[in-house]
Amino acid sequence: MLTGVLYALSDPVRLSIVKHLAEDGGKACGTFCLPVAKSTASHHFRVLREAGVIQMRPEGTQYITSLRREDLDCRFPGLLDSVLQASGPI
Amino acid sequence: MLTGVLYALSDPVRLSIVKHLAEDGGKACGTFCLPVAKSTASHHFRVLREAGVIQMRPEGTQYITSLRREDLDCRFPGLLDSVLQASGPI
DNA sequence: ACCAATGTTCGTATACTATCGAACAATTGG
DNA sequence: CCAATTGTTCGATAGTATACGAACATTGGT
Repeated sequence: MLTGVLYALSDPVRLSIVKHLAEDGGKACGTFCLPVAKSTASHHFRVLREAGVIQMRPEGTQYITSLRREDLDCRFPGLLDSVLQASGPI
Repeated sequence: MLTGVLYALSDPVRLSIVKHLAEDGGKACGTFCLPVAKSTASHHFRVLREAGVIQMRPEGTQYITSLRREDLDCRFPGLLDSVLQASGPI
């Protein structure tokens, strides 16, 4: 759902996650240096995942997180790019 | 703020308002046939206005509402267009 | 087997959002 | 001046979001 994606991207913490992923590709959850507790971070990752913005695959004790760029570009062409461009550098 | 715009657009009622405005240009608040009470509609118009998505100018007893397309396209190039395209027809 | 590392889940507290109806303000028209 | 129209504001309420710490599960290494 479009509104779900927009909502997921409307939180500063989650937008920061997406920006880092757009820059760096796949990363483990713990490598984001987020200004919240890890339980809160886990919540934000879930919101992004359930909105279809990211995917997470387990690898050892950690989860490698990555953007679902192709899916997003297919469902909502240009949206992610414009958001990333508008959000500026990290 | 980008997150403010994304948040404003993440509500179905508000997105519907924006879609109608993109289609029809300036309209009075009462002409949107929204599925909420007018006090609630007024709240949604305010959220959109404060996020910089729309502008409202008084004209008689009503407010003519319109998209701030140029401002948005300048601040967040491509964003509104991709959202409108992704949101489909009214 | 045990311990450390990584996230998730749970319970909870706080804050914000969407919603409504009622009351109010401003303007237009009779 | 009075009434109708249009939208805002206020107060209340129910639901949802964000945040945290504590406890738990899973995996990998010692």
